[in-house]
Amino acid sequence: MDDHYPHENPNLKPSYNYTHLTDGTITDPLSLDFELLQYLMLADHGIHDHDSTPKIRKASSENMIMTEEGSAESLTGATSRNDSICRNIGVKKAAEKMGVGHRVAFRTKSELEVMNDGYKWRKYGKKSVKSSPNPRNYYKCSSGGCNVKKRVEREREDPSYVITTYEGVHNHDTPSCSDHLLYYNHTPLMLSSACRTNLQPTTTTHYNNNNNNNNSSRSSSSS
DNA sequence: CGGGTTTGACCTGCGC
DNA sequence: GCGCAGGTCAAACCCG
Repeated sequence: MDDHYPHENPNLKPSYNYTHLTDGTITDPLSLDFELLQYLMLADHGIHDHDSTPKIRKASSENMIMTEEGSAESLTGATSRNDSICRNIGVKKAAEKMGVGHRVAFRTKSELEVMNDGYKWRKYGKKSVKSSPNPRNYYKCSSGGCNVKKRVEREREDPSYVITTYEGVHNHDTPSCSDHLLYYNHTPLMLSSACRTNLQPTTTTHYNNNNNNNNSSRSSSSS
């Protein structure tokens, strides 16, 4: 059983402070209590050959690695990168089969396992995975007709980090803050209003900011 | 009572 | 074909 499900706690609200890179990656050189270290764009890349060397680009932040293969698992199993990439190709195929076109993973440092991204999620599974001693939790968007899924697990090597993987694209606005959506390549990045507070729009970020709603829409829990 | 969580069972893909 | 691992289902349970 899962210990304690992270309920909303205003004192533990994640704080974001992004730096937007020109290639669309987002990193966080300045960390508060909540630290976004890695951003992976896992969709919109073709499937690479099995034996191709994973393309890893080190971003300006020393903590940030972005893979073009796009693998959430590659974050968790840093020592078995090739293995995880092979596995992820299968995952990707499955995702394509399901019609899932976008996958985005965040690696965050947080006491909370689930960040409030403005959407409502329903937990539908929990699984202990071999690659990590920490269980992986599975969530679906609770909005009717929306098939977006989310996987949340703590990083094996540093449990203070949480790996959150979003899969799919919401076909609706956020229930709580639809006017504050961050987009990457037209994919909603489902960030909490708190994290949006410090966002700076860039050429790759479509950000609707009405400048007066930073904390007004935090009612919905991501649980 | 409705909505969300828990958790064991089941399904599926993959490697051997 | 078999076993393993990851992902999903669904009944039971919990809570407001």
